[in-house]
Amino acid sequence: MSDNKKQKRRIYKPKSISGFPEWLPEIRRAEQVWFEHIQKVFESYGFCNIETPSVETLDTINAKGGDGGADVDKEVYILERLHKDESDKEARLALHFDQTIPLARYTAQHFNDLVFPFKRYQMQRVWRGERPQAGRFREFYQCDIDVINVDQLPLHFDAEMPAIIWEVLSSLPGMENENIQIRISNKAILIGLFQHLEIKNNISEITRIIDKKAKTTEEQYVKSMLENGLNVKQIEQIEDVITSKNIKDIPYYNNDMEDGIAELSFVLEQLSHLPEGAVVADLSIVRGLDYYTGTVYETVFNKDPSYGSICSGGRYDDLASNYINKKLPGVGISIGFSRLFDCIRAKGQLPDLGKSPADILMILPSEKRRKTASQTARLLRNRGYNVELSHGGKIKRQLAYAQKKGIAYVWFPPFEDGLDHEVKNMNTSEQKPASPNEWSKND
RNA sequence: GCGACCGUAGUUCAGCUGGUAGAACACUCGGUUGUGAUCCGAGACGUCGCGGGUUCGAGCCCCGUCGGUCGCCCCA
Repeated sequence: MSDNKKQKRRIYKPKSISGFPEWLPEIRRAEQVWFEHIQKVFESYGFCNIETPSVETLDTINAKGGDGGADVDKEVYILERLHKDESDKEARLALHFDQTIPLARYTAQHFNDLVFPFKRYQMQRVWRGERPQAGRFREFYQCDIDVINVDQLPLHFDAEMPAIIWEVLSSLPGMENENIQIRISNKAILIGLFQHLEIKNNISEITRIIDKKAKTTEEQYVKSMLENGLNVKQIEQIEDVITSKNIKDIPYYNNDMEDGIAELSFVLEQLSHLPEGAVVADLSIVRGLDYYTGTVYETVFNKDPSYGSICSGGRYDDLASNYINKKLPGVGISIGFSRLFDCIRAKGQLPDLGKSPADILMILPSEKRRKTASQTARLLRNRGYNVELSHGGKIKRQLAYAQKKGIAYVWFPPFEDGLDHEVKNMNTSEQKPASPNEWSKND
């Protein structure tokens, strides 16, 4: 190629798109291991998998409406054709920003064909148009489990969710030294309290302040509460409730509160087999999407709660009332997979799985030996090993290739008929004769 | 949506008070004949994010713009 021609070629320098993470093969391998692990635990509890399209119609997304709707709207990404002209009337499509709305729509749509209680898990990407920052993405994975039933859903499911989550999170490779905590509350308690205190205005603002209490000073907290129309006595009564160390000590003033406390203590009791501190009541958890009505969950790194929740969820009385004329209560929880994964990745705690899934690199000594090499590779694959047939070239390059890719064993087929196969362990540098029919990693 | 900081080879960065670019790592090849990580040698790779301005002259100064990082908001 001439220099002229070379200069004319315009290079569009690739740049990462903020908030849309992508990984090198070695990281992606760990990510896949995580997915497999989560899937395995979910399925061990009998949850089945579904996958829904990346998009929902805008109508479906908007049907949720309510007070949460407006805020959520701003975060929704729209998918449309580049050359769409004004007259096109096709339905506008929205990339889903969670997996709960798709689940609601799915359940309503396939109501006749589903078996209830419907227990499903879903591990897909979701999209949110926010400013990315540490632990916060615009495209990320969530791993959701939900149980949905018709008319009534037994309360024990509220306890099953955190039990499953604890099992998943505490055993993910790389999480060994992490101290996580699932915090549980019940929205009925605060709702009942607000009713009792006759708080009717600025409820969402007040709950937000309560939620952020841990991050602010006492002075600021009281000041913002006063600014939102509360009086000192109300603030004190709220304080009594949300700081109760023991559920039995929570004062209650009406049925809502009593029910909420009863539910919360039932759920906690069901979880008493978990290690101390794994699951705790925390009445200051009031955030989360507005459709939660009872139990709510939030999960944090105990040492760094400010990283944000890595797993949240709760109970909703009526998941799909906007899509079907049935009462479908449910309870679910969602692992913020990408947030969690990225945190463990950044700390360098992911297991080192190498850049390749291959167990063995089959050396190609020369073109003449290709047949032997590929036959041996096939044989070993049939025995369950992952075997990459080398691209050939100098032996030293082939070995260097295996080393760079982190392939643990290099297999030398006989260089001439009548000679032995040999296997080299790249970690110990040990090399010895081997039989393709009998060799194992422990040899 | 608001605020702070940043933008030079594939990557991490250096570049003196403005005089037209360097290092390390990574990459390719070589150090003969069947064996990696080290070592040695050679090579390739940048219109210094983009656009304008000031200047005899700008990677360095000014303005704009786009992108990135981190806070806030909100959330997984």
